[in-house]
Amino acid sequence: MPELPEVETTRRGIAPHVQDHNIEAVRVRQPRLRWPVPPDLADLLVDRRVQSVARRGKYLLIGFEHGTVLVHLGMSGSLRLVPEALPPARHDHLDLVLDSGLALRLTDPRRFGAVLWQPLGAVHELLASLGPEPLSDTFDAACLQRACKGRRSSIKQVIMDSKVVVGVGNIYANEALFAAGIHPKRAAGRISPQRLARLVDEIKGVLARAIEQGGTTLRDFVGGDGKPGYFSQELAVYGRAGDACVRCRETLREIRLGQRSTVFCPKCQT
DNA sequence: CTAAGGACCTGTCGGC
DNA sequence: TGCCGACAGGTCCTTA
Repeated sequence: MPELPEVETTRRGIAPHVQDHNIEAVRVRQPRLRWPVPPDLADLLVDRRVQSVARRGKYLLIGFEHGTVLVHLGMSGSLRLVPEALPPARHDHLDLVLDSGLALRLTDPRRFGAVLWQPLGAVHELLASLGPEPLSDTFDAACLQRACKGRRSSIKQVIMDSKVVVGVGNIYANEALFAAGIHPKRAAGRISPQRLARLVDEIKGVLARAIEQGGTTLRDFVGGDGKPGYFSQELAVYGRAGDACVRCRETLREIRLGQRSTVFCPKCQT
């Protein structure tokens, strides 16, 4: 998926076209996403006005007066604004038709994404136990130190755990660990507080820079306005196994951690 | 509680 | 050219 920067880029792209607009129709072509699309979604949304477009972790939150639509893009999802009458392609599963003649269209080949409804006053279970936002002040050195204390699993798996901090996916976990000089496999509980503090800074830095550049384009990702991101040009390790380390020219190595591809510099990361 | 592995689904790529 | 396995941005759920 889209990692957090991609989701934020999407949010910024779609917000001006969606906020303060009325939903005229909801067209669900494929309700079988990761969880079924609520069958009554049209009843809930038609003739209602979008009040806000926010984000929590990798969830997009489309706010109405009586509740919130949660959209997760899974591994391969994207949202775009299209002319309402544009014929849907194979994996275009859902449209929110707006009063402007545009439709917010969800495309998701792998269908790991989700569209859910959260009534006003309720907190959806999926959001209930999420950790802090990585770019907020709540996510600081003390916070990561607490999360790592006593944990034997690798630091990479800990920072990718959404209960610890949200929005750090595989690409940015690799990049942040490289930037911080920490070996991805190192046991989280055996890293000094100073190095964890550094890691917090690097996570924030990598994510902030990626958002500035509109995310990382891999394969089919496009932001809400259809423009690709450019952060892929800045990736130091992800997708570069076998290449030379940008810092010391050592050959970058690839291993598997939790079934995810993990690339690091054996010399710079310890 | 933690940790590890499977599950969901489709598309693409490399190797034979 | 065609087929087959491995792998891809996520993360919940089950099992140990």
